[in-house]
Amino acid sequence: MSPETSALPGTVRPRGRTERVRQAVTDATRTLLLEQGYRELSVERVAEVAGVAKSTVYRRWRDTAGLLLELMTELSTGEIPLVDTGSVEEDLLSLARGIAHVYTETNAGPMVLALIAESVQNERVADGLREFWHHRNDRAAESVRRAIERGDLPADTDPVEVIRMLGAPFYYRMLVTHEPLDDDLARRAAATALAAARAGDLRKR
Amino acid sequence: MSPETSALPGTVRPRGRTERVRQAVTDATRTLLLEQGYRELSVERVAEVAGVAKSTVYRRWRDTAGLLLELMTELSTGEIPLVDTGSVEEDLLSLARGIAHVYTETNAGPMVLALIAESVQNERVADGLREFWHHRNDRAAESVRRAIERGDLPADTDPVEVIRMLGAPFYYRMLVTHEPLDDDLARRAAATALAAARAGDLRKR
DNA sequence: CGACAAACGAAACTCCTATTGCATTAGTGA
DNA sequence: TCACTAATGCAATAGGAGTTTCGTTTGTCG
Repeated sequence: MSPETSALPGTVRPRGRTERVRQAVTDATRTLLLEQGYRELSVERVAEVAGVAKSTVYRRWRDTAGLLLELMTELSTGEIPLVDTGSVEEDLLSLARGIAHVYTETNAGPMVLALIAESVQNERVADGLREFWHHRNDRAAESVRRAIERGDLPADTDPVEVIRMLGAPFYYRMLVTHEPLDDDLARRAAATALAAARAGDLRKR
Repeated sequence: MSPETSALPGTVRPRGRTERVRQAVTDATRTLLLEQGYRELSVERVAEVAGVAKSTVYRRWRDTAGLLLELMTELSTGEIPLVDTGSVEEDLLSLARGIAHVYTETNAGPMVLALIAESVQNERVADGLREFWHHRNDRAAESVRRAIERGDLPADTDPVEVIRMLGAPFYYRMLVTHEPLDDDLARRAAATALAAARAGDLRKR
């Protein structure tokens, strides 16, 4: 029998030229996405800007969705700073402002929008995103867990659910109403999630 | 001088064959969207299924975004039922359950997802959607306005903002985490928006 | 009923996307 | 340093999306 599936390109010799190509392609993807927008993103353009044969890009990333997934690594590194002020109220407000900041002042906005739009059509991207959010929200939930331990919130509060409630309004604005993310929203989102948690509406089920 | 812009096809003779074509095309669009998904939606396929020349579809709808916009009319008619129970709590819970229902049990789910994904890339669709949500949320805010009049909520509460806070978690799940919309979510979303309003966190700015 | 033109249908054509086969380059281990 | 082959580059190809032209059908009005 012949080997069922040969190793994916870029996995056997991950250094040297292979790595240079990877860098050039991700750089080109990011550049095009930010300058031209998601709509103009195509494998051909990326290959052209990267100075790489398009067949190479097709082989290693398959399509634009694969290119976007590669960019998620960057999003993971550029995390939103998590603080520990000793007060849930301030922790959550800081988090909300961090979210507003990262989506308005950094490259994350267009990238995340493109990824979400793609995830509607593409299961691979949807899975990748789900995992990404889960990790991120779980880390952010730490401040809620501390608050519960301090007795500032009901003992059976679901920490991650609080974070999700806090985050939801941002994505609502970005995707549904296409409104700007201002500090007003950050304060409302943080206050809303906190009010719900305090009222006992975000308990574990 | 020649006429700046001639009337769009389908506007001068809106009856007879023109109307039959419109019906066939919207039917085909809906069918393809629901059966094959947004990814498989193309002008060519729609024209084929509708039994219409593709040049006709391109002329009148321009692209798939135009086809999707046509479907928004259907969404407007299939409104979420608004109740008046005399209690904000019950009104909002009923609304939240209505949202969960319409997106899980009807055709609205795939349609709205496709529209939102498209709106990321397409200004026309984004504008159409924004108007659509504004109208919908404004109508739903009626129950909040009644609650304010009764003195059940702070006088300067922003009624529409309450509705938006209530709706946000649904779109968060559909678009960001791709989780199902269950009754648990409906209860949490309604309770969260209400708790925030009562706490005075959703006042007009 | 008859004339006018709106709207549609059919087909050719261009452009872009995606796939494939083969030659070439360059990591990698002996 | 040399042999091996992973990975890339190049070019040809196929297929779909979008545009344009022109002839035909058919609402609409007098």
